[in-house]
Amino acid sequence: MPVEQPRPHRHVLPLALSPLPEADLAGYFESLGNPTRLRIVERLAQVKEARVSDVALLLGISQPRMSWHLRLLRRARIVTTKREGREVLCRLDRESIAARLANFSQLLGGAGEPSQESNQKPGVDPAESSSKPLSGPRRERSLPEVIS
Amino acid sequence: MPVEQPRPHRHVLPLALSPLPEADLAGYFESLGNPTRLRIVERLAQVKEARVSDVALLLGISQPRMSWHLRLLRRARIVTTKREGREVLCRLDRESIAARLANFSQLLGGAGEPSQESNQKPGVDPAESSSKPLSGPRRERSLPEVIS
DNA sequence: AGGATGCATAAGGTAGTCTTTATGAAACAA
DNA sequence: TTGTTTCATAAAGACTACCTTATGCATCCT
Repeated sequence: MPVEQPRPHRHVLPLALSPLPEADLAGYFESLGNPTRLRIVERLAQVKEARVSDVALLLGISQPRMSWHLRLLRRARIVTTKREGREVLCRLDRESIAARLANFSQLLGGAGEPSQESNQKPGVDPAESSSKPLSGPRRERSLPEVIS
Repeated sequence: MPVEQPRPHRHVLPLALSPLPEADLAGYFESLGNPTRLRIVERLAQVKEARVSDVALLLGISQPRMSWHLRLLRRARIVTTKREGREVLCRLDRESIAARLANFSQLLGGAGEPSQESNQKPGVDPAESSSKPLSGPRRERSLPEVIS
């Protein structure tokens, strides 16, 4: 019987920012899974670089709120920031974004359409996998080329 | 001063399942932004089709918990389910997934890296890069081809 | 120096996610 | 029919994401 794990409610780190490990795809998607943050990303995709307060003003959000979301986006390596005097400029980390999407692509590339290969019987597969429960080694799939 | 909107806490629909509009990229990413759900997706990517209880057993999660996450994945059009007698088989909706990722790719394709090469095929008229700061005219970008 | 600007952080509250236990409902088997 | 299997749903609780207001802390300007 499965042990179900103690009680790892969601995941730790409420807002303590450790750079978010490379393999944390869920954390990456979680960061993108918020309308406000997605609008920030959308804006940064248009202008390449922008001041924090400019984005906040444009999107009509308060400054602490902007700072909050920017913090999460930074932790997920979706945006990078750079101080410029008393201002802070932020831009998309397109390289990291592409890398994560490539990871996701690799995850999806399991056995989507196995042609006509009759796989295991419906009687479940006890130790079928030799598997890589997560963060699989390497499968060399086609990269997405999502960014221009 | 910006009005900041009343108080739309997060977004409506706690778990009432309406198929989640096509344009809701944030909802899509939010569905992927959970370790348990991502493991379900990973598993379904490997086997193409699987019984609900089999996936739950394999991942070591309780049956109601599996049902909960499956509900969200279904709402986000990430998996589809099909009754087979008293069992329920689920599989990835790879088409929908690709479509969402294409949307995201398009969102990213704003004006990030002007790309020094500027390879314009002869016969194509430029006059295209008039930097539209907001809600730009969605230019067609290359689709990701993330799934095999 | 004093003040203004730009951003980060603290404190507090509300509402939502995610979990387990318990129950309901439908398809099979006897 | 009764019982078993398979999944969905309800109820309740723990915990956190997210927002606003208020404050702190540099950095510029005069």
